[in-house]
Amino acid sequence: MTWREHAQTTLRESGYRPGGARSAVIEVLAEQHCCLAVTEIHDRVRAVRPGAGIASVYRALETLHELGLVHRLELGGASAHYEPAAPTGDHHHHLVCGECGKVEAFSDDRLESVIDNVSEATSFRIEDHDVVLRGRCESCA
Amino acid sequence: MTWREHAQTTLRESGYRPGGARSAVIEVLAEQHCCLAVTEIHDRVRAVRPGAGIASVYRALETLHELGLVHRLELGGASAHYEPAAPTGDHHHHLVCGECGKVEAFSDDRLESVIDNVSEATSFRIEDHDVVLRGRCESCA
DNA sequence: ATACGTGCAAAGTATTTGCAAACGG
DNA sequence: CCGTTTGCAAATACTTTGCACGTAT
Repeated sequence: MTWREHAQTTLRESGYRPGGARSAVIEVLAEQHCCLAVTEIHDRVRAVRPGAGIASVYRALETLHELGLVHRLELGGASAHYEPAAPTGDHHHHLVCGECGKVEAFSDDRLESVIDNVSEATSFRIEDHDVVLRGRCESCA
Repeated sequence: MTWREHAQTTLRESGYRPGGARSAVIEVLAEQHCCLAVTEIHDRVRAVRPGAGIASVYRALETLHELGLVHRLELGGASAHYEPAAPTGDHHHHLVCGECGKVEAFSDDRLESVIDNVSEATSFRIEDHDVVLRGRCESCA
């Protein structure tokens, strides 16, 4: 099952009705393997649905986040970033260039296993985690 | 050498002049082992220097960040958080409660060593990193 | 018919910027 | 004196909210 289908199914089962703006947000995210800023999502949504408002994009993302269908990333730039939260193991983290803002994905099994260990050792009940590596990308270095 | 002294020295050597607002920001951060939101810093600064403006706090933090004297944290709440960047090895990361917003520090040597490995394997020149574990704290769980 | 979803505009926050006055060297 | 720092207020940028209207059930 694709993420798009998984998202639509989960929404329906949670009592949400299909709506044009939210579906467009899902389409945009489904085609994206890594994260997008809210304004980028809005731009792409409008390419398909010209009148779509930014508020609907924010509301759709909030709903998807509450259902655990997207990850919200605070990368330090002006606006938040979102990406699909794959039910299947497509878990990854991010490299961010402090100069040009470029974002790249990476993943590492040892990193995940250490984080799982650490998570269990805390007094918190950990549900999620983010790792952000900051520096200069190849072109900016 | 304390962080406060280190910060003041670095500022002087970089050509900055001592000023009341920035010094107050340094004092506030120096007494703090973990991170503070900008508004919290502003409140504490005003306790010492009643007329201090929020803009001066933002400008001081920006300067300190450029010089690498503070870490800036995007924890997902409304405003950014800052903490002193210890020259001595007081490196740590954060647990954040999604319900009450509580922030707690933790550190783990294996985590650092895995991150160092990963950092070297990328095409970026990595200078810094953040790890944020999200979940519920003991009282909220 | 009823309730949810959407678009627009307005409101709310966080952060940055312009400028004149205060301050330190 | 002269350039930096500061406080205030205005400007920006991002995000949320209120409301009337469209749409699905």
